Amino acid sequence: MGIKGLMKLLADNAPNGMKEQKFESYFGRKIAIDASMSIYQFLIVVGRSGTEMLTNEAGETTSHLVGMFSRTIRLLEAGIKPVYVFDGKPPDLKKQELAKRYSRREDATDDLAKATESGNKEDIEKFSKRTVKVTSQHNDDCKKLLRLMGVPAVEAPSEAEAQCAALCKAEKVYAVASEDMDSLTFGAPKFLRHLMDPSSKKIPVMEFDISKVLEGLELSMDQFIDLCILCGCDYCDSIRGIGPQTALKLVRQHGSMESILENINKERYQIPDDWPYEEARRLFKEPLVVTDDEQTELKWAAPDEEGLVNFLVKENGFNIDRVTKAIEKIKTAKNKSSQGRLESFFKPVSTSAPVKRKGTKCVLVSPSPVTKFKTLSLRSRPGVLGRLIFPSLELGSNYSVPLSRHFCFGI
DNA sequence: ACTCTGGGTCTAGACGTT
DNA sequence: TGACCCAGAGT
DNA sequence: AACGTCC
Repeated sequence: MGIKGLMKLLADNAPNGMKEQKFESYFGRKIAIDASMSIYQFLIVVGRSGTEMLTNEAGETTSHLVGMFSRTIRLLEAGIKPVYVFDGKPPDLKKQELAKRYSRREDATDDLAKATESGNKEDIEKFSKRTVKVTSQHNDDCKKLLRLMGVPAVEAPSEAEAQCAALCKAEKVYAVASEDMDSLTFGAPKFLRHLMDPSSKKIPVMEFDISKVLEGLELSMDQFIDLCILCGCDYCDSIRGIGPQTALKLVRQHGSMESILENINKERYQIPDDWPYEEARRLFKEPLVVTDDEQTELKWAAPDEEGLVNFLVKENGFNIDRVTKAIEKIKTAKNKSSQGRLESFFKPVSTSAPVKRKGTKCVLVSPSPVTKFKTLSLRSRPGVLGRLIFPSLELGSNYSVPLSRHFCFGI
């Protein structure tokens, strides 16, 4: 998935379109997340050793539930309101790519069999991860878990990333969190990378702003899509000999794919036969997504405590103490953040810049750097107060700020 | 010198205890 | 799967 | 930081 070399291209050519942010600065934000991608990661890594995974009594895998449960709680505790978006039917153009993945999994399955035969532990470890596939069972399990947790899930008619971007465009969420750069190609106004990386280790959250990215590249959105197709996407081959640099140069020089195709040296650059760039372009520009309010209404409800105990403890062998504690965490987090963002809490703590607000929209052309916070103990530690404490709360049970982009942070 | 390619590598969650 | 490094080749 | 556990 993704666009080949786009990350580096943007870092080099549109650095102003991206900025480092603190995990904590997303308090009160609604964030769209590709569920299948998350599940895939969990299956690869959670509780795996060799081919062994976490399972319930029936022997069914529960790694995805463990992963999704703890991650979602972590997000809620940080005041983030996650929306998980599930994949629908992939577009036909993606069939080729999917076939490639399938055959790679087949190869890995063979390799795994060999490794098992010879008892090579490292190889078993390595190859078993490559055989991981997200099934509809996994998806259904997670949808059920989310419903019980009171966290919304959206069913994408096709690509989840496209649906995430659509939610963001419609201002139903503040941003899309993904590791997959084609979120930007789908036009997500704001895109977060490394949101889930534990702040423990290095990498900060990287926030991309598509309008600034385009500004930096000096391209229109349509041109950006053509650039991505040239770099290499899931929907069609790229042209041999054209990488990110050349792609950017060509798009800037000629302005559109049609013009590029008319003007480049066809001897040097072999255009594949039946190259469906127009359809690829359409899939990025007008992907199949749901937009009506009925299906995309996002509600964060109270957890179904009994349901969670039944599902996780009774059916899937979770430790009951862990589950009850987790439920308390959800409820606490919900109370703390139910008022939405308290902007006063997030404004820079120090000097200058009086925060402008009021007025229906305050367009933050340069989103005033949210630098310092009054407190930041989001990680609960063992003996010490494992609670979030927000001093500013005292000034305002009736100071409630509707959670949305109306107030600030518009584009 | 710059760029693309292909081959190889390594890695991928979250939490608590020590 | 991606991200990174490297060697090699083409421009 | 390294390690073991989660189910």
